[in-house]
Order: sequence, then C-alpha cells, then structure tokens
Amino acid sequence: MNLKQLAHMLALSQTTVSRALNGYPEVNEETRRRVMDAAKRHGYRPNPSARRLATGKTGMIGYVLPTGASVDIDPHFVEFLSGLGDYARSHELDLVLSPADADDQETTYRRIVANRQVDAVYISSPRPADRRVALVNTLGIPFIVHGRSEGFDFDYAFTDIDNEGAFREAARLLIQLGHRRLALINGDDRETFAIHRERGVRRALVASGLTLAERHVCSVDMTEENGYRATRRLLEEDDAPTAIACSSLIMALGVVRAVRDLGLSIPGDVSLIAHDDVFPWLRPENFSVPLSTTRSSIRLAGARVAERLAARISGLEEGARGEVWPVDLVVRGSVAGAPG
Amino acid sequence: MNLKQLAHMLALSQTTVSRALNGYPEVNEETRRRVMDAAKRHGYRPNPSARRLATGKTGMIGYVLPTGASVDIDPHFVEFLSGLGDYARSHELDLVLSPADADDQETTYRRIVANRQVDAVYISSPRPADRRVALVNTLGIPFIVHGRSEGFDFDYAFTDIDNEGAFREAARLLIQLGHRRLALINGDDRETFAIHRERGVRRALVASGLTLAERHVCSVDMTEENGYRATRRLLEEDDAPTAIACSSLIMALGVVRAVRDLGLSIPGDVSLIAHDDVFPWLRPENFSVPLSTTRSSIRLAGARVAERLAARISGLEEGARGEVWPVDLVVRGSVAGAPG
DNA sequence: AGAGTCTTCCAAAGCGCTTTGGCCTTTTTG
DNA sequence: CAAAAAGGCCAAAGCGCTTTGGAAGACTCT
Repeated sequence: MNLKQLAHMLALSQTTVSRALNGYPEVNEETRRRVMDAAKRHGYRPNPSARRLATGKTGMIGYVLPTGASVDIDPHFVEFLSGLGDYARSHELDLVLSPADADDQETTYRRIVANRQVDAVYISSPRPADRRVALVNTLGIPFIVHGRSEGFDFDYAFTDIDNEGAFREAARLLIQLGHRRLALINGDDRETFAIHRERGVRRALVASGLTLAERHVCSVDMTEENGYRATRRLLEEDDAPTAIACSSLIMALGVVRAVRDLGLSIPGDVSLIAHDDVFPWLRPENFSVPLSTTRSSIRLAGARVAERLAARISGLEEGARGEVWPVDLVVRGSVAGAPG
Repeated sequence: MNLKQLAHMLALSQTTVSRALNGYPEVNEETRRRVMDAAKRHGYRPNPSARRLATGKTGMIGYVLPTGASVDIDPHFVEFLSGLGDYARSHELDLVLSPADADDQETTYRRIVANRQVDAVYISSPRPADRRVALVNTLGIPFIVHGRSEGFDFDYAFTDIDNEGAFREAARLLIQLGHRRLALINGDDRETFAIHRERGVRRALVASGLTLAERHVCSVDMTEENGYRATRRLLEEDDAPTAIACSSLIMALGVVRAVRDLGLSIPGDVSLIAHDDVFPWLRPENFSVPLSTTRSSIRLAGARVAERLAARISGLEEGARGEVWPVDLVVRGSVAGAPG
C-alpha cells in the first residue's frame, strides 16, 4: 500500500493525502480525519526510502564505531546504549553504527554526512581538541558530545558529568580521613574525563597543601589486570599510598585482588574509592568490602543524549549548550582513617 | 556531484555511467575505464538513498535491540559487536540497531522488513521455538541466528558453539577428579544455550552413573551478585557440591567471593570451571586462583555472523546451514581432586 | 457588485539512482 | 554477400515520497 493507491482509494491527490498525514495546515480537518482513518485502517506506512530521498530526513542517529583487531569496545558502551535505545524507541528513532578503522574515522564521518545517512550523530570518549568534534562541527550535522573536548575556538553541545568535582570530593574525603599519600589509577589520560579526574584529585590535595606524586598516578586501559598491576606497583614501593582513587569498577576488581595478594587489607591498610558507572552486573556494594564510589549512571546519560539529539533534529534545541551533571559520592566500607 | 552531472561531463548517458560503475558487461572496457577514472577523480559516490529507492538494497544489516527500563543489555553484546563491526567495516556495511519494547519485538521486525530498512538481520540469545526466528523466517528476509533455537518444522541458518559438548567435557573432567556432587550455576534457562549446558553436565554425570540434583542447578541472570547468592545457597546446605560449573566469568567473580566468605578455598574445598567468552577486560588467568574455563571467543562469532550475513545478502550463501563451533577446555588452577 | 482574501485541493516537478526496451554500428556466419 | 548476432550506447520509465506553484470556489469588504 503506497501513497498513490491510498490517494486513489480516497479520490484525493497524493499531495493532499501527504499533507493530511504530515499535519500540514492547508487541509480540511474533516478530510484529514478521513485520510488518517483510511491510513490506519489499511496500515499505510510511508516508505522511508522514498521519504528520505525526498526530504533528506532519515529518522536515524549515527555513531561511528571504532573497530579493529586490537580495538576493544568499552563495556560501558552497552550501558550507554541501553539508555539511548530506551529513549530512541519511544521516538521511533533507529541507531546506525558505522564501523570505522579506529585510526581513520574521519572518512566515515564524511561519508555518513555526505550521504545523509543519519540526521544527527553523537561522539563519545572525546579527547582535548578532538578532531571528530571539529570535523562534525564543520560538516554541519547536528551532534552531541558525550563528555567534553576542549581547546576549540567554537562552542558545541555536550552532556558530561562533573568528573573533576567527583574526584575532588573523593580525594577530599580521603584527606579528611588523614590520608596524605593518595594514588590515582586512571583511564587513558589522553581522554578528557581522565584529565578532569586527575585534576580533581590534584586540586583537593593542593587545597590541603599536599601534592599528587607523579609516580602515584597511573593511566591505563580500564581492565581488571591493569588495576591489579598498577596497585602492585604502587603498594610495593617505599612511601606507598594509603588511599587509592580508581576510575572504574572493573579496575577496582584488580585493585582488591592486588591488595589481598600483598597480604594487606581494605580499608585497614589502604582506602579505596572507585568511580561507578552503574552496571547491572557488577555492583560496588557487593565487593568483599563494600566499595565507596563516585556514582553516575551512564545509562541515564545515554537516554539524555538521545533526548537532546531528537530535540536537535526537530529543531527544538539549538545553540551550543553544554550540561554537566553532578556526581554522587557514596561512602561505603572501603574507606577509613589513614593507618598508623 | 551526482550521476547526471557526471554523465553530462563525460558526454555519456546516465545509463552507461551507471552500468560502467556497477560492472555490467554491456559497456566498452575503454569507456568503463574513463568513467571509473572520472568518478574517482571527482569523488563521485552514488547517493545511497536514491540507490535504495531504486534497488531496495540498503547496505545495512539490522538488529532488534530489546530495551526497557528493566531490560539490561548483556555485556557480551559489546564483544560480539566488536567482531561484527570489524568485519562489517571491511565490507562497507553498517549496522542498524532498532530499539524495541522487549515484550513486543515483533512489531519492530515487521517494520524493518516492510520498510526494507536493512538487507538482513541477525538474532541473538534465542530460546527454543523462538518467535523471532519463526517470524523472520516467514517474513523472508535473510538472517542468521547466533545460537540456536529448536522445535521448528523448518531449518534455518545459525552459528552456535557446542555448549553441550563444552559443559559435558568440563563435567567429565571434574568427575574424573573424583567429584560426585556437581552444581551448575547457569544463565536464564529459557535460553537455548543454558539448556544445552545443563544437558552437557547431566549427560556427563549420567555416563558415570551420577545425577545432577535439582537443587544443584541455578538459573539466574548472569550478574556477580547472582553468582554469589547461588554459591552461598549451594555451599551452605548439607551435601554441598564439591565442584561448580558456571556459565559466565562475571558470575564466577561472585562464586569466588562467596567461597572466600564461607572460609572455604578454591580448589581445596570446591573446584570451579566457568565459561569464558573472552573479554579483554576480565581474564580467567587473572583470578586469584586462575580459573579453568570452557573458552570460545564471542568476538570471533560476531565476525563470522557478519561474514555469513554479507554472503547471504550477495547470494553467495544459501540454504539453512547451521554451524557449531567446538569449545576449548582450558585447565588452570581452579580444579583439583575432590576433597576428603 | 466587484475586488480581494481565505480555504482547500491538485498537477507536476523534483529527489538521484537503476533498469527496460530499442537503436545504431560492427562483426560473424552460412 | 545478405542475414543474423553481438557490441555499445541512449531515452525514458520507474522507485514512492514531498513540495512548488497554481486554481477553483467560498467568504469578506467596501
């Protein structure tokens, strides 16, 4: 059932039927009702390919997925996706993932924009002066950055969490508990979120006349194994830190294992606070010693990004508004006063 | 730059240019070269929307993503996606995720097929007599099932691993080590993979004149917490099992924690084998006691599914061929002879 | 009553591609 | 050497929708 048939069946022109269906004003309400009714009854659904060709609108949002044999997709992605999908569903939006060589995403961005394959895109895990952000900005497609980039001569729309504030508060708590030597086990420090977290810890220390020793900050891919290795290295040196801030729950698993392997205990010998993106399958309260966390649901962020993308597509949202969400500090058993 | 312009510039008809570009035989090789050359030089890329409207081909594969506030996307998904994306990239295929109400995916399948939004779809985590499989089969769109469904009067194409064999071998090893009371901490037993795994354990036991007690098999969502709970329940009863097979590494984290909480040890008091889908961020050799596993890379499966979908789209693969991959049994420190 | 203004609808022109059916040439064949 | 076949190209008709530019009729003003 296509428009032509429907129009013929109603003894109307395609124009009128199209307009009636799309809510244009220049059609009699009575006629519109008839059309709507017939459309529903016959299960008419406009062919998206045709509509696309005519309007350029696709009803899809895009994400360029970096791939490659040695490229691992972050497990956070799936949670973000849950939120995004949940919102997108209610608005009949689909998400298209365009796989790209991790080292050459630009080609793919250009392709999806040139081909008008999607109405908007989002960018995640941005770095300072991220080229993707600059690119989509000049390409002129609506976009939202999940996280923040920095160092541009233009503004852009983003949704981020207050990573700096979160880690500042976490560090401050540890300092208040008497800790003087803090360590940070961070994610890839080329990414903005990691930079912000480090800054948060640094500022809290500086505010108390302390410093974050270079050798006490690790920047690694967020795997269990890396959490373990970093912790061993930290705790085996002289002047080992008495408290650790850690950028992910997965790494925290490794931290806990390392502490135990060294015959030490949490929080007796070392206090631990980790960032929790809220996974359904791994919860901080279920660690052998319940984990204190800075908590922010990445799923909610996904939903919010979808919401903003939808708003931009439909023209409801404009401008370069960035929003920064506060992060909860949840104190559980893994922190205590500094030993000794 | 569109076809018309390119044709005009070459003083050829659109027909000829189109045919030259698409490798049709009825065009002079010399002409074809000229066309190809000009196309490359001017960066001509056919508009996919237009091609789509004309041919019905989209260059996209689809996946219906169950969503909802209480629906969690499996973290395995992201690894599968890595493999799928990696293959798709090299073949200029995009993946479209269509979010659907988890309880009504049918509508979405019908929509994407009716609208010809994708050339093929894949289905994951199938259950016996899965309605999605029956549906896409009747809808007539090319598809591959990742995993297996059962109980249809038709055959279909799938790629699965030998879950039964894997768990049979795992159980057999444990039995050989003298274990008599095995337990299985399984995933959702409405899904085929879980059914197969349980069957594997059962068969191994039966082959040795033993049985799998009903109270020794748990079927739960694969979270750390559920692994913990199941293990506590199992080990706190009289006649507690001395060996556990576990369907996921994430649950195994909970198993390990529970064993430790009870003051027991692996493998001294209880042996453990888990299934490993091969995550980059959590590896069995890094458990406090290195974990024995049944191992099969879900990422490879993703790449294979993409490959088969591509083959089906281009007509290279036909028929209902199912393939079942063998699973490695990797023995590490978490298994030992039965205590006592 | 005639001019101007709405209201409501329509025919037709795109959007950019593929594909059908045919028309010239040139080559092969009996 | 005429007839048939093959090679190489083109004009035009879709694919199914949106949107432009009217046009016919009903209404309002002065």
